[in-house]
Amino acid sequence: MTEAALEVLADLAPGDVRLRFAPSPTGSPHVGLIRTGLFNWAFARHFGGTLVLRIEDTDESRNTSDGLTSLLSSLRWLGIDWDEGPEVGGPFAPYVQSQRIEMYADIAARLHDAGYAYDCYCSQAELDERRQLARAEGRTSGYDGHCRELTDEQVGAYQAAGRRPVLRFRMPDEPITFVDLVRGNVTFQPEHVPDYVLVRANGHPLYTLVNPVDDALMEITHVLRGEDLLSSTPRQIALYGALADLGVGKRLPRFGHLPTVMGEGNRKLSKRDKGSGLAEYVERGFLPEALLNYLALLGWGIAEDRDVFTVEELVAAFDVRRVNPNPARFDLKKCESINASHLRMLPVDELARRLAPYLQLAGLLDDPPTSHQQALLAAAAPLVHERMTTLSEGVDLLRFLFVSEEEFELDPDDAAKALTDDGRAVVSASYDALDRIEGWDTTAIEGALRRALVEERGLKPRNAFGPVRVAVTGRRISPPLFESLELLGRERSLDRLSAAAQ
RNA sequence: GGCCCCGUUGUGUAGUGGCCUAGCACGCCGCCCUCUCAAGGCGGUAGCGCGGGUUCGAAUCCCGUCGGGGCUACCA
Repeated sequence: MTEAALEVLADLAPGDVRLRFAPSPTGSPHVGLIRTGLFNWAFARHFGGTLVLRIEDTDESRNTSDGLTSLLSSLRWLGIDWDEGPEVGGPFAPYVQSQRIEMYADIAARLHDAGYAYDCYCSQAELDERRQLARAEGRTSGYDGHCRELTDEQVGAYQAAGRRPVLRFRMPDEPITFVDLVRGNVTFQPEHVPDYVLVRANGHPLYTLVNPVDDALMEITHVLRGEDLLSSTPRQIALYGALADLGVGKRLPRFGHLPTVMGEGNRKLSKRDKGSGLAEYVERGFLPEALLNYLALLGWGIAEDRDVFTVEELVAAFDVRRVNPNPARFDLKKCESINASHLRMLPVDELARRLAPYLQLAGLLDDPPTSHQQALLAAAAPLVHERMTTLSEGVDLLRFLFVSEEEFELDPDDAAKALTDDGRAVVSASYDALDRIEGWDTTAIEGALRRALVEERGLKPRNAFGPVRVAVTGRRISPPLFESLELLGRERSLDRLSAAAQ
């Protein structure tokens, strides 16, 4: 155990560490959200602690019915697992906030009765007006404490007027300082953290209540979340104090605010930015471990001279205190490069296994594959191993091998460029040369083509094989030609050559 | 407006007073290799926001300033 780890742990035993990942079920997650989930996961796994998955769905308007399913399957795809939460249960169930409404109502009532929170009858219009005034005078523009000490007559008057109150938390009148795990000491003065709403007038609890309450109830020890939540931390700490008085919660969690993931320009990465949604990565055939690797690089690094690492290495080395507080810009190019590196790290048989579902999706492989397809894939995988950055590119490279002859077609653009009159003559000569050879292996094929095209026709190697490549693979970019021909087989190769020579 | 956070090449970072004429990776450019595309090898490009201090010496410490972001909701 390093000194740094002990500092982070405070007086906890490593295994007692409890973290949570608390997304809203809005569907396929955003990479910024995943980065947050990843850091919490890595932290928990590093210490052998517990990761809680909690679903924050108290804002009905932005949750979709299948959002939860999609979210959970995304996490599973990534390999981010949880010890307590939906589908696995746990001692603090339920883990979906919409199923915990009575608990919040109970705690809200107790907060109110104990004087930690009060009814506020201010109307939206009154609030707006006073806020504008405060702003004009250079004061904090939050709530001004108007309803803090209402008399019975005042309350009666408001109620008679038909007003329904919100429940507002009474902030203590003293500075709040905390040690942020990534930023160090942060202090807020009381006049800058106004009383805030816990429960809406319609009785619905807000994030401001529900999030700290669940953290307390679920005995969370460390909260790692986005920087955008930094300024709400003093409010939560104050609420935690009140909760502790009520006997809810054992200890104040330690907080760490992760740098914002930036998109184009000076904005936070949003759904509109390309590369922001996980679904895209799944479709394009990124490796989950590569995506996790890249996302970890957004604010963290394993070593100064290395940026490709496995998930196991990430877990072993992860240290929140080494997280950089600077906002990090999401760079798809770098992400692709990391993915390509991971692809190359895969043993070829594993590469073939990962490629299979993508080939099946493209209709090129049976499910399950025939033994012939299996063998073909095993033989072809080494040819594309170093030629792709994503698995879907592998599909494009291998299509010519798996496609049926009826469905095989030439890329129109590539055909127009390569199969000119001269090009067709080259294809025709290739046909003749290959038709005559005895065996059908890479060496024989290469020998025959070099003799026919380079030696006899005097073509430069660079130019000689282009038309043949297009005729046989349908594209100007392909795996190595001679190996491709061998795998395609004599009959199919010659058929394609003769078709293209016409 | 107020408060809080942040500021090293295009991007992500290393750097915690001398090892920094600032390292690494991605990108970009060029060359080599080469049946295409990659991969690989070699080389190049570009940075400490600015201004003052402190010090023999500052990317590193202090002050100021500028810039960016977040919050300032009956969103989260």
